Amino acid sequence: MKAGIFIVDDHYMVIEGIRSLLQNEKTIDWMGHATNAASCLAFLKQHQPDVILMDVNLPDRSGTDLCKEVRQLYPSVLVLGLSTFNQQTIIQNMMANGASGYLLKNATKEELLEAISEVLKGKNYFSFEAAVALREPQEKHPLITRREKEVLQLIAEGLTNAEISEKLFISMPTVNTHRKSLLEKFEVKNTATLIGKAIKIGLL
Amino acid sequence: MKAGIFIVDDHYMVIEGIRSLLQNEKTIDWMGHATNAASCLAFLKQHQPDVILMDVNLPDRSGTDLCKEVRQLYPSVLVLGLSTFNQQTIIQNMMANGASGYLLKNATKEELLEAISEVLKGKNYFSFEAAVALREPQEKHPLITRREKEVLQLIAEGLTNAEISEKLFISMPTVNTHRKSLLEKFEVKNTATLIGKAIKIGLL
DNA sequence: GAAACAATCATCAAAAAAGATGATTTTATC
DNA sequence: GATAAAATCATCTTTTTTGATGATTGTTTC
Repeated sequence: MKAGIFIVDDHYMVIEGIRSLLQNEKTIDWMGHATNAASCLAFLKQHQPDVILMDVNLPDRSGTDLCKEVRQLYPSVLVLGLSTFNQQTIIQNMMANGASGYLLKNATKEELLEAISEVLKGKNYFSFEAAVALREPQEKHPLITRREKEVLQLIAEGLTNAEISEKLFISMPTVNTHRKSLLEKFEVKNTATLIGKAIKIGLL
Repeated sequence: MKAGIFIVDDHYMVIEGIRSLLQNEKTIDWMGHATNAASCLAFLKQHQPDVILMDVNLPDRSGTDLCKEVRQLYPSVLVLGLSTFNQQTIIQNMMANGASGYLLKNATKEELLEAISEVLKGKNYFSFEAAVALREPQEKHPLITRREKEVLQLIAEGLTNAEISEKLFISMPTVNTHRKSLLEKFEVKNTATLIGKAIKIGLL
């Protein structure tokens, strides 16, 4: 029984690399590739591979989004995240969206085959580096609310509390409250570090 | 006359992809690969390829650095930058360090072959997207002084003017002057956007 | 050696942000 | 339907930043 493999990645060289690595494997049935989320979804309407190798950075939408949708529409299709970077937040998002594991693009053929085989057994698989990243104490993502995020974005755009209050149709004291809870949640003491941290975390 | 090609990239899948793309080309002599700068330099002591495909993100040092060194030590060896991103600053750095062109990793086989052939003719070659990025008006780097940069960094760390003045052994009004000239040079009107822009430009 | 710039300081005023406390009304969540 | 959390507003004070103007002392650069 061969495992049907499909790959979504916007880098032709990576697709070609994986195809080349897997082409003579008897256990692998190469089903094709897509270079964006849309054509991946189009393909899935016709065929269901066993495992999709999915780049987390796609041109038309994020890999995490696509992962979520694929898993909802086709629960039998497993997803292996694929990326250049091992950022724990991205990995966590992928896992939260139903991925079965995470591979870095410097993976060897052996690693690739092992990942596929583990995943097919229902297990999770992580590249060594990805596993390390997951173990690292995570830069805590302050849990901010929808409104706080709006305010944060406007602060980053350089608006003052007065301007923000106008834009969001709320009073200035309210803006101030949000602003202060942002400072608190980010554990910073002024706007400068707030913006810095927000950017670092990827919220801006 | 075959063209000797060598590749430096820390992603095994990309190496394999390029190898697979080029392996049946009669004009190409695949000389091997390295996954980091050190082993690339070690290889060059023994053999000189005609063209090196060089990833700009290497684990041990930056591709731009390596490019510079290779071009100085072996002027006959041409370098083609290779990357996932088309950031014009990186492209410009590579070119300034003697690269002959810049390819994105979503390049097709045809593009790859054309790039190699153009470069061997002594021309420069850029991926379409890279060329577009180069044409874009570059975000102007405000020219800030040594002192201003110090102040900027301390602001980003969250220090107030009073704290900065203490740390740099200057008076508060002076810190203020620097701060204001920073706002002016960055063409922003408050700290929030100052930090944002500084990070975006890569100054922080 | 003149001109341009960097770095320093001063003073005064206005605007904005940050800190402290408390309270009401929606909206989720169990 | 109770509880918790989010979003809203209020008042008041202190600290910090931003703005406006001007001036002195070095250091480069032409």
